[in-house]
Amino acid sequence: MRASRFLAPTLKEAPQAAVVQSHQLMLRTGMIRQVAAGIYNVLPLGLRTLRKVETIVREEMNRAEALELTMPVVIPGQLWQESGRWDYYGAELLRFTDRKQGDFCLGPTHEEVITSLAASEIKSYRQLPMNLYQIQTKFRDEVRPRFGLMRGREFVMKDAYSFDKNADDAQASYWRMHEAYTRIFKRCGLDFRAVEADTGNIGGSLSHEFQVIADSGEDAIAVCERCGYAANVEKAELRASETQVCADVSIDEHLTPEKGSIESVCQHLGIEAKAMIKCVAMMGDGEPVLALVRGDHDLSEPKLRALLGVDLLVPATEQEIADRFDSVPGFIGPQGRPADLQIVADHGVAAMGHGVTGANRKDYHVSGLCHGRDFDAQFADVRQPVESDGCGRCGSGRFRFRRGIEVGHIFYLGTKYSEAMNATVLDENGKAVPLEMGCYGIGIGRTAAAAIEQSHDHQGIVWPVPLAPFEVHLLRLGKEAEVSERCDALYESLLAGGLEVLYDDRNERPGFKFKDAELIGCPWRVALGRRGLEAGQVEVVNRSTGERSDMDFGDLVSFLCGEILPARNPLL
RNA sequence: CGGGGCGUAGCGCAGCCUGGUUAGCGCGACUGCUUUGGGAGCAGUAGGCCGCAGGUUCGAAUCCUGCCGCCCCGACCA
Repeated sequence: MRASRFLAPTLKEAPQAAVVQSHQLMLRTGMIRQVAAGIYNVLPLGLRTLRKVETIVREEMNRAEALELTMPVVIPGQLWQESGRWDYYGAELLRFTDRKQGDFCLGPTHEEVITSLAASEIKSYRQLPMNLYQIQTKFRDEVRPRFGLMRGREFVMKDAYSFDKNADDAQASYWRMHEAYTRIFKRCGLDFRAVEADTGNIGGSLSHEFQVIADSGEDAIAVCERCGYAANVEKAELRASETQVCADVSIDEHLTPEKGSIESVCQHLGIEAKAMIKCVAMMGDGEPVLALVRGDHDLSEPKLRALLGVDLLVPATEQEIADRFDSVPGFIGPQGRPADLQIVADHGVAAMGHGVTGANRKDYHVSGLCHGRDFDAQFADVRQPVESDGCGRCGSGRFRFRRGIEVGHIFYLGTKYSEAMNATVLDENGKAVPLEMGCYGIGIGRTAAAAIEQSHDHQGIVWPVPLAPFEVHLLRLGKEAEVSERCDALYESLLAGGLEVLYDDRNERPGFKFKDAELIGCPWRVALGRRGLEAGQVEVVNRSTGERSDMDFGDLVSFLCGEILPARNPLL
């Protein structure tokens, strides 16, 4: 591509709206331009990289024998009402009506559509296993879009759905996708981890996130330094600490006026947060649950939700705390609660001999409260880990925290959707059984953004070959006829060698072109001006290593082909 | 949704507090000449409903009210 005919409007300065490097660099290189919050134009340079990601994804999905199709962006509300998610999904689902006042939404994910399709087209176990996928635009009316393509409202996603006749086969399909994802992100040249994850409100029981390691990542992941167990912090299993028997202390009531927070109570009573029992009032599918964690710990709502087996877990309102918990916000305690109130306590509470907690009346706390003696609870792992907590998987290692960007997420769903939408097949005995499903997503734009987060320097992007919008950036320095002719010839020969070349034939000064080249970050830069022409050599620079060399014109194509072609797919 | 910040030329900003000529600056764009191995120089040109609407005032970018948009922190999130 000749730069003089290309559209890559580079910016010397980054727009202030962009705070993370990938967003800034995508704007500065002219890959994207914002249209509205979380909605972007993808310009030619950006599209080339997105297409590279898509191609890798497509090749690996096809390799895993998944079948590509496309589903609509606009989905009838009726499908979502069938699955029950029309009422559950919340404001993220952008709804509207057509001219006949029919309900529609923009697809944020496609379980409903694919399940409906499967229900009508997959009839027999003989057709299974089957995996269907699409690469297509999604829309989620995110509460807070940010960071450019990292977290847009409109974004391109690869979503795949597997169908099997039983749970064993479905899990085999799941692990096959796990392998495909591993190959995909390796081919993208990313430093990533597959971590165990919460399944959230999509349902199911087995799930991994593919997290690209980056300090700017929005997710926290815990990695055991001994056994390698890696999980999203909201899910990371903790080693249970030793249970302490009740200390021989009496219960005392303390006046704590207006001290409704852990911090203020500690200050008032002169104790440490870890001497307190934090009581969190939650409503799980409409039923009250009191969750207890040590004062300096935080409740993990996903862990609690999984433990309770509920779909919707939300903090109780003040009214609910009064009616269902018979207590007062800020002064809740587990002692003497209504008999039908479920109480779940973290193992960390079991490890306390006694603790300070709310007195269930305004402005009072109690001290010396012991589990077993003063209240009963179901003990479980329901808190968020903190750095250097004990790993619950190997029992001996400690957790280290890393930041990650979630570029892929895979779920084993079971029959949640197939049962809701009556998607069944006939098994070997002629009996109708619900399809066992899995779903598997990859954020295409987010993957490109993650690659930039992970590979850039103060001058610009440093693209790995597989994702680079162009592999070679050829710079013509000067516009003398001889230089132009030689550069044109080099350009043609690089193209003939099968390489993807951005040829900067613009009438700009050398410094300008160098800066643009470093910003855009193609893996190889080739520069030729009068100086090189007279020496009969071109300058070749590796963007990643900074290594530069001068080589004879005749050696250029074979050298670059030797470097680039094998790098296109590191798994071959 | 809660808290905060910002909307002035394509981008980055000043001016606003303390109302008053023709609203500036840097970068960018366009034209010409010079320059050509690290974001050039000179000369010239174009480009603004100062986010929108209402109000106060003789007079509003500036003060007041409402709305819209964007960004940040938090909550939220297959």
